[in-house]
Amino acid sequence: MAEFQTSPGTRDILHPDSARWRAFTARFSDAAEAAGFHQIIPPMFEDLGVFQRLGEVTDVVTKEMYDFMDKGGRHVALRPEHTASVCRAFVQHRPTLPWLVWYAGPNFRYEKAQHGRYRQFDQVGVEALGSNDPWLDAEVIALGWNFFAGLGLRDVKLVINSLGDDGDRERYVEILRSYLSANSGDLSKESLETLARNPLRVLDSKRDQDAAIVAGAPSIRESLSDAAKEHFATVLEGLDTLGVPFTVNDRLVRGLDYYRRTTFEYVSTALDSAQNAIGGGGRYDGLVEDLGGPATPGIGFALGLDRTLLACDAEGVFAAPTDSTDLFVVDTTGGANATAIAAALRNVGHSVARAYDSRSMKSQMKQADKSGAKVTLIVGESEAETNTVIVRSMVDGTQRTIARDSLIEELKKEFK
RNA sequence: GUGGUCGUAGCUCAGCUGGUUAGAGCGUCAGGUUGUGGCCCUGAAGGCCGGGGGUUCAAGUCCCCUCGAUCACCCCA
Repeated sequence: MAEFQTSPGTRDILHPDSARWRAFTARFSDAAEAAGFHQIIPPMFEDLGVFQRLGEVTDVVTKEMYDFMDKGGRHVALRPEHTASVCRAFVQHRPTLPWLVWYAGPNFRYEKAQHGRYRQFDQVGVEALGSNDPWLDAEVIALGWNFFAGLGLRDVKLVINSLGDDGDRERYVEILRSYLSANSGDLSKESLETLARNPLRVLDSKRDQDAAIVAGAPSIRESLSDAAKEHFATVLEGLDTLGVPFTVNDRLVRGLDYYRRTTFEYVSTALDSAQNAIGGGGRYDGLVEDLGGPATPGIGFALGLDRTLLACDAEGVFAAPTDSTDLFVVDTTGGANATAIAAALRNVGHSVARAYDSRSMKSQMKQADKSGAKVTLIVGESEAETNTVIVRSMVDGTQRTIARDSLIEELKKEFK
């Protein structure tokens, strides 16, 4: 056992998984750019206050913040998500509206790790600031939906709800609080604690004991203002227009309490665990203001990279890309020839692997085979003397000897 | 943070009710005569049995603690 190992909730991503990650973010950036979003790369840590604006009763803020004092006495925190950083950046740079950004990177949450829930976890996502247009909501939601579909995922369900505007939400919380209080005798003791802290979250309880009470709870729909209702109706209409199937669930409240109006979640039905939410998002009208900026509406989503890949595993889609080495150079004369040939070929754009440490030809050939190279170039004593190279196809085993000077020209026939 | 389960070679796992030098498959490396891969054969390297303490004549096998993973709650991506 090695003396040092990765800290709890963190891990190394090695090849070929790392290649899969690269492919994943490449797919996402293509999709986001195609929809008019541009990348933002915010710092991984910020002043703790930036994240505290996410909500005083939010667990992400109160219990899970990865914060520390730096050497300058600043209280900073590793970002638990990107949205707050994006809003802070918006206030700092004041871009023209609407501001459409996408991101990809790690977030940190100090919580107990388990499969699909890590302390350092990667997300990709988009944020759109400066527009109230419900059609934008629909487009954003569809962007995530289509991305999942593009990976090959089929067992994904979109759940959507509206939390109304600020006042609506407050009013509903009170209605819910009095309902739950009236039934507190039947609630689990965990839910009683949640009730005191944040009544909305009781709706998320997964305990059997709470099921009946949660099912009978008043719906937030009756508390929505006319404006919020109309907005929500148009969002759903937009989803229909875009051909995105959805399920309205008026119990979907989500954990960050900055959400207003539209809120949604992508759930993988192929994942047989509690960590089955592979993405989520919503409107956060008000967050920019909380960070000291002008009143600015915003909507976005974040997709969990780790969890989405777990869902891909479960569905058997989006496998790691296969290795694509063009050429492998075998040299049994010491290595000088392999070094020169590999360098020359890489200079003209080939991907070239080779062996080191002067291994036997048999050993080098085995490596060539494993590298996935389509063609192996062999230089032995006689080739070195005559300034030639053997070009061997690793597919059918045919080979020919050619002049070293004509190597680059010859290979153009194999790779065009 | 709370509770349950698990922790043996790089990987996947065997090791019966505690008892001689801890095993297999895969992987790695080296060979299988005259310079060449994929199949096959042979051999080798690699494990203080997660770590610490205890019970016992004797522990990978039992007990305690600890670390880690995992499952549920919680939370959320």
